[in-house]
Amino acid sequence: MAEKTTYSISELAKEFDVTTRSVRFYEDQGLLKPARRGQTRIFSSKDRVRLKLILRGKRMGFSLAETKELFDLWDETLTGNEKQLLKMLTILDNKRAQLEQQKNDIAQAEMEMDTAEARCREALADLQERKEKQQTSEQAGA
Amino acid sequence: MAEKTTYSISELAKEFDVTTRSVRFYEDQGLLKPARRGQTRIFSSKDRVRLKLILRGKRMGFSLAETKELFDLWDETLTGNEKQLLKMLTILDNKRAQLEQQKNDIAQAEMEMDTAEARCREALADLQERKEKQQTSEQAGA
DNA sequence: GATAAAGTTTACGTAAACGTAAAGTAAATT
DNA sequence: AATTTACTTTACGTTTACGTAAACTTTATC
Repeated sequence: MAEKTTYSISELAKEFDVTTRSVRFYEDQGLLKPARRGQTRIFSSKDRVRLKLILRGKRMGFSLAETKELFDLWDETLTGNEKQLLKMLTILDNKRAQLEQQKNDIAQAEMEMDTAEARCREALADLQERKEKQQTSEQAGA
Repeated sequence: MAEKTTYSISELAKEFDVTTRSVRFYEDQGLLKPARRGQTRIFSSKDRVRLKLILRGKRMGFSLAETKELFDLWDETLTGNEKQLLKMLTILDNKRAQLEQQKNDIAQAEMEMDTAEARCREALADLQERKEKQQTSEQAGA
C-alpha cells in the first residue's frame, strides 16, 4: 500500500478545493516546483505537502511571500551551513511568538463570543416572555 | 480616574501603531464612525474598541469586510429582532468552527516547528563535532 | 478523423488594503 | 502677520492573490 507519489494539477486542485489557476500561480511564485512530462506538470508528494502548508499558512494569515521564505530557508538548512541554521532557529522563535499572539487573540475572541452569545440568548428569552404574556392577555381578553 | 473618552486620529494611530491613512480607510469602509467637530474626527472609546477588534481580526486573517459584517450584525442585535438574533447565533457558531480550525492549524504548526528545530539543532551539533575532530587532528599533526 | 477533455502559455482584469502625493483648512505658536 | 502643526479631502498608484478569456497542444474517445 505505497502512498501515491505523483499527482496531476486537477487532482491536487480537487483534493484541496482550489483552482488550477491558484496552483499554477503558486508555482509561478516559486512555492511549488513540479516536474514536467513534456509541458504537463507532474506533482510529487513533496509538492502535495507544500500545497497543504501553503493553504494552512493562508488560513493562519500568512502571505505567500512569507510561506515561500520559510520554504526557502528550510531548503537551505539542508545544505548544513551554520549561519543558515542559526537564522532558521531565530526565525522559528519569531514564528512561535506569532503563534502565541494568535492563540491569545483566539482566546480573547472566544471569550467575547461567549458573552455575545449569552446576550443574544437573553434577548431571545425576553422576546419569548413578551410573546407569552401577550398570549395570556389575549386569553384573558377573550 | 475615569477612562479617557475621546481620541484624536493620531492618538489612536500611535497607540495601535497604524497610519492615520488606515484609520480613515476603516471609517470609509464603515468600520468606524467617529463624531466630528467641524471636519475633525473625534473618536469615542467605542471606536477605540472597534479599532482594536479590527486589528485583532486582521492578525487572525479576517478581512475588513468580514469584520464589518460582524459589527453590523452585532449592532442589529441591539434592535432585538428575533430573526437577526438567530442569524447572529448561527454566525457565532460558524466563527467558532473557524477558530477551532485555526487552533488545529496552530497546533500542527507548533509540532512541525518542534521537529524542525530539533533537526536544526542536530545539524548544528554535527557541525560542532566535525570542528572538534578537525582541531584534534590538527593537534596530532603538529 | 473528428471531437471532446485536460492540459498549457500569455495576458489583461479585479478586489482588498492601503501608500503617497497634492492642495486646502484650522488652530496654535513665534 | 507668518509659520508650524495637525488635521482634512481628493485622487491616482501599488501589491497581493488570484479570475477570466484567448489561443494552442496533447491525449483519450467515439
